[in-house]
Amino acid sequence: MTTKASTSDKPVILWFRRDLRLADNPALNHAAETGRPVIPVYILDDAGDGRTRGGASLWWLDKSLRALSDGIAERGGRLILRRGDSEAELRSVIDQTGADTVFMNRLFEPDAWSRDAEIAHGLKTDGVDCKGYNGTLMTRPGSVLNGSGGPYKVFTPFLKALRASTEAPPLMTSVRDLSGAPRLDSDDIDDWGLHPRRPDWSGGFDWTPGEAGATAALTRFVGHGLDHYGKGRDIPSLPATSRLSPHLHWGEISPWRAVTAALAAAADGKVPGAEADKFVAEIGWREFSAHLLHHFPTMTAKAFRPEYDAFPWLDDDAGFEAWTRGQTGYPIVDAGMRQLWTTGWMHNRVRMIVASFLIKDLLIDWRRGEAWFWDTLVDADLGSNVQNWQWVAGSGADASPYFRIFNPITQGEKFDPEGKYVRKWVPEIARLPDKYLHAPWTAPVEITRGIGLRLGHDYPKPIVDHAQARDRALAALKQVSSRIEYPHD
DNA sequence: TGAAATGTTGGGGCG
DNA sequence: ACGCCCCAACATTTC
Repeated sequence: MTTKASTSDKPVILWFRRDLRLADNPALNHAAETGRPVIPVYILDDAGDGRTRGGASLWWLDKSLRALSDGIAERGGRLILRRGDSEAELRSVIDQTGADTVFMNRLFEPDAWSRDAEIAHGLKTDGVDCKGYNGTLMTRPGSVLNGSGGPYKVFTPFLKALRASTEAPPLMTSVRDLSGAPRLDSDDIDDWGLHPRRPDWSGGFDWTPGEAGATAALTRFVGHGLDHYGKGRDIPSLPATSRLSPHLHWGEISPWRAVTAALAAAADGKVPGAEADKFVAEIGWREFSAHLLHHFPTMTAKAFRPEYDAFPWLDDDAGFEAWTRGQTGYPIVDAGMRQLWTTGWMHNRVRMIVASFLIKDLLIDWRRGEAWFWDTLVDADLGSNVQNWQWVAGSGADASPYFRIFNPITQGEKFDPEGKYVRKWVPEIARLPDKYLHAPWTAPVEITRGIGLRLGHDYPKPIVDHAQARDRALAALKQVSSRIEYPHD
């Protein structure tokens, strides 16, 4: 017989993963309910998360851990920081403290999941229990299945099933007291060097990582943005999107809290129900991505539709570099890529435009774009990133068909008609009249001369002709997709 | 969560 | 008054 938890005075470990919050945290609450000392631990382990994190993610992690550490200190505790192999560091903490239980909110990426299972198995043989919870997704991946017991491959029925199968878990009260844990060694976060140096490219990162920042972002969004989310979220110059993605990725807030807040605002008549539903659907895409990754773990590296892996992508280093630097000559593309580099984030509408441009205008492998986003996005999330890139490429589940090619000029005219977004991020063409802003090369020389703009010098001429690129992509992608039937949507 | 080509319709100018 | 043409606006089809 094992000793009942309530009769033991051994401490328990709270192993923080991507659940960097103290409120509404299932693992933390269950750890606290034991009534035993709680040792909060964060382990920086490149191998344990499924994929080595990118630079922008590490920037965020640095700030979020500091916020978490402060919150724990306010509750009389101390966040223990370790760097290295997760299992070895957990064992070290266990050896030093006699802890017999590890509470954690699970990571659901397949590699991380199986690694965690190995760790739990290894600790179990030494009499240490691992207790896993879900603090980061509305539903555990694999739990929403279609009538045949298989995974949904189309978003709309998935969302319907998701909404029907689950309801919000009750909001957990914030743990007030984290004192009483035994003292033990911790790294100093300053020594981890997560903040970039030489150069520090993060000067334009206008974010407040951490739980308080996440809550503030949600409050801001529900008050301003959600009321016209359906249309506003497509206008990159408007603050109509939630900007919750990095907070959600690091678990500074749970998706249920965001969904519940939006639905409550609708129930109170503060926003139209249709607008709140649109937002819930976007959270639903995040869930769909996690579920797809769970069922199809190879999609991180391989096309979901395998015929796409035979596609002869172009090895265009110059084109790729122009894309990453925001020097393609297409203002809406360049604006997006510069916003990404400067702030660690890009508006969703523009993500679709720049991804379409890389894949379909330049015919560059979606994996190269995915890798760039992974390194530069503060919200980089394995499931969402891979799923969305495959969506644009046409190689994914429920993906955009191969012939859906964004026109960077008309997209700019449609969604940035007054050019506010482009002028902010591509200031060298800011003085062009609206009429020519999204296609500067069409401006008469009197105009460009009048504003002192020399195309090809101050701002590049387009690196490809979109009309030609479109024809080229259609011809090439038609080959690979020739045997695919696309359902009506 | 497209775009472009093609088809259709209807108003207005004009002989 | 009528037919014809032009063309914008909208709808449908195709990639």
